[in-house]
Amino acid sequence: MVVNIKDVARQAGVSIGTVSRVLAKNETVGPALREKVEATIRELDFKPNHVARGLRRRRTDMIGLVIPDITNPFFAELAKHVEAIAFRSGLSVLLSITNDDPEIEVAQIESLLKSRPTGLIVVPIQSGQSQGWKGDTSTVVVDRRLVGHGLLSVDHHGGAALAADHLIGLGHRRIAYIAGPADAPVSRARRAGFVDHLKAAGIEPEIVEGHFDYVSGEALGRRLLDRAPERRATAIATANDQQAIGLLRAADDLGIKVPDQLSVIGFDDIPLASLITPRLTTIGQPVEEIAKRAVAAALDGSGAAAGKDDLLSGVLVVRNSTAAVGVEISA
Amino acid sequence: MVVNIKDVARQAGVSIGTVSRVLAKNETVGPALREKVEATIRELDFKPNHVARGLRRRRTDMIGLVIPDITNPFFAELAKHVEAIAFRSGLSVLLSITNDDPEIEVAQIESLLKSRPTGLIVVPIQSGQSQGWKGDTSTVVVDRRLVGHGLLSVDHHGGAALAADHLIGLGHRRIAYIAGPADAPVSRARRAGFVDHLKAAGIEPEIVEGHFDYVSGEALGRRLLDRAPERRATAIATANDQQAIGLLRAADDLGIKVPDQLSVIGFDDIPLASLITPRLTTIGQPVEEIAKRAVAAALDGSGAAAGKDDLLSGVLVVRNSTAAVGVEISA
DNA sequence: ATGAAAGCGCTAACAT
DNA sequence: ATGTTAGCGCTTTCAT
Repeated sequence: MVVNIKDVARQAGVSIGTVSRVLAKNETVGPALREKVEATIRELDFKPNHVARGLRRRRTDMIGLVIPDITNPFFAELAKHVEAIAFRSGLSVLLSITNDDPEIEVAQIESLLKSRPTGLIVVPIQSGQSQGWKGDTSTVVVDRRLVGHGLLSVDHHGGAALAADHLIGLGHRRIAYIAGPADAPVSRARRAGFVDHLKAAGIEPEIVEGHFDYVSGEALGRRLLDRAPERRATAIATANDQQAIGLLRAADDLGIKVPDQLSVIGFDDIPLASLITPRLTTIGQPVEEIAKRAVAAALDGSGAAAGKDDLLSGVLVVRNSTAAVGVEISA
Repeated sequence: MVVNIKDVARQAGVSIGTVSRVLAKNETVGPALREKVEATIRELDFKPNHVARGLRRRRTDMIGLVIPDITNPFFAELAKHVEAIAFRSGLSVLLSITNDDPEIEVAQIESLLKSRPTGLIVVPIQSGQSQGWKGDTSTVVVDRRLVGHGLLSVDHHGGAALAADHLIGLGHRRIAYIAGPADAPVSRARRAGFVDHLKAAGIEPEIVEGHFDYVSGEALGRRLLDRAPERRATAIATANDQQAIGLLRAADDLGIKVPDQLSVIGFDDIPLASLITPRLTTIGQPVEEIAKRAVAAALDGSGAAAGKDDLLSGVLVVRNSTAAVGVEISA
């Protein structure tokens, strides 16, 4: 039998109201009673029922986290920080994975809402019309734009421009770009940031499009690279690090040396980026800061949850997968 | 204002009991009323409050998932499948990350229990004494042993023996092993499976110990490899794929060719294993099957949740990071 | 087959 | 400062 607040009250010889106040910590309970109650709680090993509390307070101490793919290291990192911060704030995390399926996304969010979470952190798949979810669950949209909502995210456009700058600065002129799925706003933002910057410098990149994963990067990379050296790009940027890693694999399979014959730059700076061979040049995201702001906004409805955009700068991390174009000639 | 079951009842001209029965789907409600109620539900966009339902039923439609590290691809994969299966069963997933900290683990589980989940899936850090959690939350322990519980897991011991067999069969005799943290049961099981098998073949491996991550694999790899060729192992097995990938990196830094001069075999078969260079030979885990059984056991208290062990076989996946020892000589 | 009513375990308003 | 009490929104007997 699970003990409840009534058992504690009876055992301690106080009213359940007093026990509740001790639980809430902030109320005015005399020191004597407080200690008595606390002792009884320990003695009976009483665990407050959050479900009952949630019903009464009309919201639970949970935040819903909706992400497309937990096996994507960037989202895993985000989830990790969100969970840690939430836990420290006494919140639980309800995890939903949409698997990049818009219908599942809608169903998942509807399902989450039934548990009356305090807040929702969602990385949406599509920028489609905002679901009209309940006013008392503040929603903060992260990483990808959802119309009608503020966006908390790294500055995809600016970050991609950083990548373009880096490549141009290295002397590359034949440049290709592996984009993410066209229906994802994040793909469009990164692509636009990269391509616009290149065009401004008079360079017209070859663009291919795929998913945000290793496999896609490898396949697309092969398509871009499997041709005569003078007809292929000397530098390729990708929409995320996983594509870049797949691309590295394709290059290796084709005997193309990185960075001597090909420069590669990714986006995200996942942990693996610094560990593969060659270490990947990429655009780093301030994930922990994003997580921190996301939880805060989900809790109090401020920031991005209040409709304001909150864009953080990405940072160029130069490693060994990019080099000046001249190296090719000297090789 | 959020609509509740009372609003629906009033609007449909029935009792709340009838609405509840329609919601439960399985009750005996006349077709006429049923349709009327369903229409009203749609009309008012009624979303049943799971918190109230949970209070009344004394448990919620949630399962708690407790894992050490979501950025570990194996756990990410596990979480992904658990979430997908749970969602299909109408359950939500409460995610807890223990970050390999025993104190956090205990606190997380206590916290989860306050939400009265139907079941708990936990990948424990330490084999320490079983927490006496509530009888009405069935707990299934996955991947790592917790005394007093059944274990649902790949057969770590047998899988590691497979790896040892593979290396021996390739003719290797100077073999090293990078183990996981000694306090993790999974480390001990894999290590024992590998080492015992080797000893039975008269081979005494050199063993080093570290964490289950890239960084540790790289550092330990360097320690093992940074010596004269005739004094170092011709094959190294690791306790997981991430260590193996770190090891590959160390080998590459030292100019040691894999698999020509060194064979490397991992454990887990994470997605990345088939994408790095060289593609990693490893022991594959039936993650999805584990997830399926974990959710089933968490729901009905059967299988591993009933105290029975449920060990699934791992499978040797041969790729390009292992080769016969003779190759070295011919090189 | 349907309605009425009693809680589930808590919080918060209202008394004292 | 502490006790009493009315619900939160459902599910589930128990009547009818």
